[in-house]
Amino acid sequence: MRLSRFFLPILKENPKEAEIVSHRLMLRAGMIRQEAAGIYAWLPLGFRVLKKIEQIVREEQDRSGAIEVLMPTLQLADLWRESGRYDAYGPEMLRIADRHKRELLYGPTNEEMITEIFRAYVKSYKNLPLNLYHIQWKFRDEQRPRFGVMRGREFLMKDAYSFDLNEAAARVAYNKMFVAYLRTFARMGLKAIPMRAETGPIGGDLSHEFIVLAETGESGVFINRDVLDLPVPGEDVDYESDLTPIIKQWTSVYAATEDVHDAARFEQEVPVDKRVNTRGIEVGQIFYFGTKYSEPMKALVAGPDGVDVPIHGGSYGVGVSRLLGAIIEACHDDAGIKWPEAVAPFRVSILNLKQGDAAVDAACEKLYAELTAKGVDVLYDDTDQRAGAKFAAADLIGIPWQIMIGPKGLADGKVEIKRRSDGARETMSPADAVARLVG
RNA sequence: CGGAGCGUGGCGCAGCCCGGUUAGCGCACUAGUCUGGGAGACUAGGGGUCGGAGGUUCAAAUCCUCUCGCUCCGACCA
Repeated sequence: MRLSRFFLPILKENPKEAEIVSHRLMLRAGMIRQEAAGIYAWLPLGFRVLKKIEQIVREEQDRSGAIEVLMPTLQLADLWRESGRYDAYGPEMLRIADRHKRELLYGPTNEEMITEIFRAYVKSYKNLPLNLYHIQWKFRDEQRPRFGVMRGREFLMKDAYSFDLNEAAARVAYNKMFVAYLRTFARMGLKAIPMRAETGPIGGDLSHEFIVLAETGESGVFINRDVLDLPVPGEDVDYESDLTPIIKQWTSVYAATEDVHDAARFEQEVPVDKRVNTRGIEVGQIFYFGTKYSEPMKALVAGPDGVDVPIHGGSYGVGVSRLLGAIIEACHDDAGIKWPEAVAPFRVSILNLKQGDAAVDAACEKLYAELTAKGVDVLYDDTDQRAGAKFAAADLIGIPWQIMIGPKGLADGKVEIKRRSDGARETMSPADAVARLVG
């Protein structure tokens, strides 16, 4: 992509409404545009990152055996009356009427709808286990949206729903999601720690929140430092095997949000030098809720003995749009964003340091063509700004690799590459740069 | 939902208390010149009617009323 042909409205100054760094950087880097309180338009740079994150979430859900569907954003109120949540949910739910005065709502979550779909088709234990997920926009009319996409009213969420014959089977499903989440967040360059959590309005008796440590987070957390060094299961993890050893390893080290924090246990179990009390951003939550929805909504399957029983369910959410903010909170410096490669909007940026200089232009074009031909996502800064402005913009938008091409280096046949994450620079020939940055 | 505050060119702000020339500054934008390795300089330009409605007044960005939107602190949530 040529920057001169791209749409990247960078702001030089800090927008006054943005208090926390991720919100500020997303606005300055031209990633999002606020349209209303807690409602954002995704501009090209932000949209690219959103898609990358979404894809990682999708791949790990698929790997774990979950199956993707897509449910609508609007739901019938009557469906929610079946579960009793239409009245229970309160003003956070956006209620709408259509032209026939039929009551609708913009879905804040999808337990009811997925249960309705499930019960329409599945009648036998032989079709279990089943885990269906979708990645869809949600709306929760927060009393106080803030922090940009971290606490928006409209947000993109991956929500999965598992269906099993009994509690033991449901816990197997729960464990699969637990492991999938460990992998999902690790792939994005995050350390997300599973913490025992309250179950909230969705209900149930087993739940973990996955929390990224950050000073600006909304949740207070208490952890044993050791949890930061636990190994994340690899790509080859066998989801059909018994995953309980992994779960045990992760849940036996103390980690809890302040809501469920047990000070006595914390002090008893965790040595003083390993106690950490900090804040974090919740990026995912998993629940086992048993028959909470299947009983009132009559989602029954016949067991081996021919008797109909309500299925045991769980739900598993990942805040996809929130993750943008969480990643930036974790990966930035004074100059701007430092995208982990897995979610970066582009892998490489080429900075033409003297636009209009025939030799420099030619070298840039050649490198741009070669990298593009080899499948590397490149943003080529071919604007006629001065070098300093290009450096600043490149650092701000945080593309992992910068290739700087100017008359000085080119006189020796060299270009400079800079790694955004640590600022490391190297000078090399264009051919070596290509070899270095492919793959 | 309690408390505080803000809406003035695309962005950041001044002006408002103490109404009174053509509403000002920085950035951005347009044209040009000189430049060219960390947000370059100069010259010349364009763009706002002050969130909206109503009122007071000879006169309103400025005072009053209502209204809409947004932000921050707190209690609540992927």
